[in-house]
Amino acid sequence: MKWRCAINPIDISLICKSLGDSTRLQILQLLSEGEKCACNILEAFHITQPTLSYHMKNLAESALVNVRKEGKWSYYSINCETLNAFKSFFGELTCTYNRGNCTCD
Amino acid sequence: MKWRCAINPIDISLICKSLGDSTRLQILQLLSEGEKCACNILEAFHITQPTLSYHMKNLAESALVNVRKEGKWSYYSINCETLNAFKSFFGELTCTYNRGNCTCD
DNA sequence: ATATTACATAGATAACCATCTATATGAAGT
DNA sequence: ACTTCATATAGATGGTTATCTATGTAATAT
Repeated sequence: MKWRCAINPIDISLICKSLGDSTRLQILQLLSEGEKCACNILEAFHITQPTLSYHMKNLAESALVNVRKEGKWSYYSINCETLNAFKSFFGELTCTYNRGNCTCD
Repeated sequence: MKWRCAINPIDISLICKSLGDSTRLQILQLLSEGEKCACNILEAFHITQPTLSYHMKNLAESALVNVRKEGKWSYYSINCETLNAFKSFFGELTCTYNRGNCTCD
């Protein structure tokens, strides 16, 4: 299935900025296994709980992850729509080999 | 063709950081048309020449673009290998729907 | 009611980033 | 040689970011 790219470069760059931190990228990679609660994510990294909270807020704000609250736990999962839009944006980016000629002067 | 992901999250996050600036992402989008010289790229944005130089250096350092010097001109193009590695990394990221159960306490 | 557990917020800080102006470098043209 | 043009570098600056400690909040358990 071919996706139509409904998302603009500004939005995509916001997602990239979010994933430009290696901790957040690795969190996303972890969530690729499925939904996880915050304290289980925390165990996988050498950061404090407030720092994780900060990162999860960032990921949620860039719509990369969904949050589900249940009692005292917060569950996080990848937002498929955003991930797919992100993939489709780059799917449309290709490297072409034509030689450019400079029109300066 | 399925790609084997030979690149780690740290490298990918460096690429993301580079594309986390909307100017740089749009430059990449422009280069998707093919190779361009610096001064032609400059015309497409409302930034000064030193700022463009800074961005191109950043993109080159994260191996997202190739540089080719010819006389007084610098030609830039997308680095296919990096772009493909980047795509393949996210290709392996999927959103799964299983409910996590929290193992804290 | 009190304690515990999970998570969020506030405030501080040091490092980093995008941008500018001014200047340097280096190639090509006269 | 001198000028012009394309690009790079230096230095300054204001804004942003990732991280911490300390504290708050809200749910559950005793």
